[in-house]
Amino acid sequence: MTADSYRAREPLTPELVLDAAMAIVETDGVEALSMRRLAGDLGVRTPTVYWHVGGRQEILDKLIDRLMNEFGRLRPRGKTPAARISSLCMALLREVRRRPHVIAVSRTAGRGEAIFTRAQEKIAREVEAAGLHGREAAFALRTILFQLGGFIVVEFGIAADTSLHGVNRWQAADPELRDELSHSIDIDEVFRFSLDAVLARLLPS
Amino acid sequence: MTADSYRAREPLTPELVLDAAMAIVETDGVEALSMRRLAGDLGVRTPTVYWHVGGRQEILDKLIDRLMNEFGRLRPRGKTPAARISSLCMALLREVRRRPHVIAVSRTAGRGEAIFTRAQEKIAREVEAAGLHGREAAFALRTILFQLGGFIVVEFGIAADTSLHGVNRWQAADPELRDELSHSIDIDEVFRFSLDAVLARLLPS
DNA sequence: ACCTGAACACCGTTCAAGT
DNA sequence: ACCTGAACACCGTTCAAGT
Repeated sequence: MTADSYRAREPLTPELVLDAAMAIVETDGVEALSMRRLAGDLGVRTPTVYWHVGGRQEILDKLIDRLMNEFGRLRPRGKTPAARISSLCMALLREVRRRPHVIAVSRTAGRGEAIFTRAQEKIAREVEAAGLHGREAAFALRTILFQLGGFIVVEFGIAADTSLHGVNRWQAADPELRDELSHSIDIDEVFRFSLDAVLARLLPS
Repeated sequence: MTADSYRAREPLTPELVLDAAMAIVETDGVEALSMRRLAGDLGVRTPTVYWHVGGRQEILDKLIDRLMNEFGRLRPRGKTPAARISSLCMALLREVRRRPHVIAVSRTAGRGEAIFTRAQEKIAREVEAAGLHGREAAFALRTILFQLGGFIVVEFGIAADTSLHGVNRWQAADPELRDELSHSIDIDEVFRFSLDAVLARLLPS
């Protein structure tokens, strides 16, 4: 009834497999998602997982599709298009911080852009509302997405390391600068500053 | 004399091991760098590699140290600090493009910031030459590094995908915008524009 | 000092075979 | 339709043993 109840229960579904996969990723990270571990958590052998959803790559792809949709509920706030774009970016940033494993998953799956697919369209609408069209609008949209994507990826891939926080490996000319660099910094301030500077130049006042 | 000459030659050195590792990474990518493949290329068995340099992680770390130094020869050009910073960033970008495997290696090794360790100090000098000190200088340096790092990582991790080039997954409100987005774009233009906008706000005129 | 054989504990994936 | 056993071809790493 305990261990043997595996065989007695309902057949697996792709949804159950993906639930288990997501649970592994959330608790132990993408690197812990192996076919044997996943099958084990489901009380089944690896070929069964292949039968229901497919290999590791397919599972990662479907996890991303799931995660992507959770980033779809963002709504812009503010009066000016710049403010609304800014709010969209900050909201996306907050969402990514709440679910840091999303980035690891999308990188492993080779779909680093997945996070943006939902935001893209909404930002495009704001860019057009600001009065940009055609090539100008495309350029603005791209610049904003590079800004957002770059910031997220750097924050999660590099900022965790020592070198942007502590600069112990080189001596700054100015001891005062050196001292400031050893403190940690308000990362959001850097992002907001950059985004503002870029938006001010992109959008007509 | 042919196959058996392996045993007849000089003992291995860490340098030779790293040369072979670098060759694998350059031709077939980081994912092709396995201990067995590396040992095989050297005509030796895996424990020998461990004896000379260590495990995979150690090898990757030492490869990064090597690559890092190749990014040290950059010299700033231009009259104003802004121009000199801009030239440093563009030079670094060119270097990374010439050696795209550097990014893959530094990511695999979990040292995404490695590319910047050399540029950091030089940019700091320019920031101070522009008249910034203490906290202001630290903020400017960080903002510039985020800009540079983000751009590089996005270009290599995301721009290769379809979604920033082709936007086939959603319909833009404006068909003209949609058309523009399906064209590929001058990526450098996006970077230069963003960097200029940020520098203009960071540095005193 | 330098190198090997052999093993341990893992991977992703496939396929014939069972019910 | 759904699941297993068993295998294939890989991994990184360790360790006793050889010369």
